[in-house]
Amino acid sequence: MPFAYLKSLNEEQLNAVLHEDGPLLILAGAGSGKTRVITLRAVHLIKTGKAKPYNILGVTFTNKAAREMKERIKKALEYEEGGHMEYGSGNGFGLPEFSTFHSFCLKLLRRHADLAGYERSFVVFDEDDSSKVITKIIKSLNLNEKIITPSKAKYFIERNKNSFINAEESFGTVKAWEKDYAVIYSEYSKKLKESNAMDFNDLLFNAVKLFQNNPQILERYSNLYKYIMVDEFQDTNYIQDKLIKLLAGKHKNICVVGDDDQSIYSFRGATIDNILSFEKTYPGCSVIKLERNYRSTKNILDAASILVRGNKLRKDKTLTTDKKGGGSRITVYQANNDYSESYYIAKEIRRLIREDGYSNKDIAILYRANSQSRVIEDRLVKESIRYNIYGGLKFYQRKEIKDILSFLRFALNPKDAVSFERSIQCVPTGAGEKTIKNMQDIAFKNGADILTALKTGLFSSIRGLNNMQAQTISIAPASSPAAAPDSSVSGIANYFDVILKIKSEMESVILDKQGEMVKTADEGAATESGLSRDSNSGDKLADIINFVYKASGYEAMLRTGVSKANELDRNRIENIEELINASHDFDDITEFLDQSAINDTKEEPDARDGSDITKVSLMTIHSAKGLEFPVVFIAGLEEHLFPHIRSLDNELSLEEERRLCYVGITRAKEKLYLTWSKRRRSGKDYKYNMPSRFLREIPEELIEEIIDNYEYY
DNA sequence: CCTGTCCCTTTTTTT
DNA sequence: AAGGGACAGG
Repeated sequence: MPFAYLKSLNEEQLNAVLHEDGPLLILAGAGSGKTRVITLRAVHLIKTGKAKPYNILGVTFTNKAAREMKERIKKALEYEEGGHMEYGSGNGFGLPEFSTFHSFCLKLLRRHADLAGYERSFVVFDEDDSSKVITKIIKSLNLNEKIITPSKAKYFIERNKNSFINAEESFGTVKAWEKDYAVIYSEYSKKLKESNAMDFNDLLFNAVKLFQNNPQILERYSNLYKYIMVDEFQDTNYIQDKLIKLLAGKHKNICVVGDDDQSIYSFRGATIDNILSFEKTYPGCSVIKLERNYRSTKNILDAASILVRGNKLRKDKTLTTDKKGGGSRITVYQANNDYSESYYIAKEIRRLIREDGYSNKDIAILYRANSQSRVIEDRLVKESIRYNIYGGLKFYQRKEIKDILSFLRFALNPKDAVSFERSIQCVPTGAGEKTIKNMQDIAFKNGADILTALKTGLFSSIRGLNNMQAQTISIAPASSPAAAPDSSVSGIANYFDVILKIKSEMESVILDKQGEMVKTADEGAATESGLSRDSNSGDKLADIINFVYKASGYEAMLRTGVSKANELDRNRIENIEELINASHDFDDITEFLDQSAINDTKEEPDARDGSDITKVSLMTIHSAKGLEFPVVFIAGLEEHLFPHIRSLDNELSLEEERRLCYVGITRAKEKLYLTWSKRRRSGKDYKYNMPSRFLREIPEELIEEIIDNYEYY
């Protein structure tokens, strides 16, 4: 066989990799090597000359998965080249596009913002931004806030957008008692449009709309992406499926990989129907089942299989393993309280490293809810076990980071009301709710955005702006101490001065960029990431951020806090310094802000410290999907936590919890620990819990139980 | 009209 | 814990 990488595959995997044209459905059980199949299929298409790298589009759910796939493809191509770097030389030219649905759509919409009906400087609102808008709308509509909550409204909007139903259409489909939500949806859409902003769901929605309204654009992209692969297909929702159908409609070279047992995102609108109807959508499609598990020991696999068999709504299937012997039993540990549980986990990790030869990176601690991490973290710190926490409050969601970035966002897109309000209020400027409203009203009446209104003197009646004069503060390099705000200038005047200053700085950088883009933007995504590397804009972005930090008075504000021995402010200072650091890696401001909205930067801290000290991984089971570890702890196996209390009222969500547990268990290769605690602190007091039903569903003979009566705190 | 402070609720999972 | 609401002070 001419291609060495094919040798390591079993028959089914090989069939999948060798599949060329036409639709292909791969039903891949946990640990059956689907990532290898996807990546090698891409490699094979390239090596056989069926496709150029840029003809392949891979869609995944997390940035982490996308990164990993790209990395693997790069390695495989390099390996095949015998060390030559024709592919994957780091500039993106030689590698297929692998991205999440959201980042793919965002790139697409940036390129065709005008056709999508947005200005090219549009921003992406994250959950937090959206919530703010929704809360305000509910207030302004004088709705009963006890009944109509922002989270319900958000859910309504999301549900509709995921079903490709816009605000007007939603009036037609709502039930009578949901009428208010449709009104909110409508106001919300208006508000976002006025802000030249899209939320996460809009990214999908507008991409689909773009393709539907512009057949020539769709044509172009389906010609470009001749081969499309979708990972975790069981977790796609209606609109994601629709996007893929549009792109693949012409050539039908669509390969999807999924496992109904690992469907854990129905709360986000994911529907298993997409897998079930795949064969109907693409008659005569090939179906390949991967049922051999290469990951886990027999004990672990049996526990998982038997557990998930408790679900009624599933296609029956059996995962088999060739592993000899059962492996060690699954440890079920019962603690008196959550501190004891963490104590045990930390102690056991130390033992695993000391006696069993594992290292930190081999070990993961998984849990149902992010709130569980705190107690565990505290214990790991005390035991000096290095760890990396994934998910939870992400770096770019932190208040101080969002505060600083809101200056850049507003300066680039002066229609962005959320960033305007945020930036002007995060430091005491003397402008409060009334003043802001006042400015917005003036601007609105004159059909101008805030900055235009400011520049044309419309704000002369605003206190603090009546005698605003040109300032002389300038943007100094990040390394030198930039000017703090001049106390003789009003807070609000200083604020606008900072905004205008960074606006002109940023625009000059972006203009340079667009000049480059015109040269290269011909046909195709091949040029996509290739053009931004060698720019001479250098550390401009870091300088700008540093300038905002200093000149807005944000730093001064935090440092006063620190003098009061405020640990939180100290952390915030560190985080902003880290932000400035991270910004050195970017010279495209839009790209930087885009990734701050939709990319997790989970991986970054580790990569940057450059050391080879490895760390234990902490994350929710949701974020662990697609990963594997030699040793896995799943903490908090209690009724009301896992399965979660909010899933107990209906069979569907209970089954999803069980699948989630299945996903958690199948992350483990060699050793699995399931821990639970009789008492768990929740807020001020303790809650008493029963062991999770999932523990009972695992056969006793696979388990070794430890009951610990010690109380640690 | 803005800002600081005290007290109150809330915390499933994610791009 | 930490963000939001209520209230007092400036």
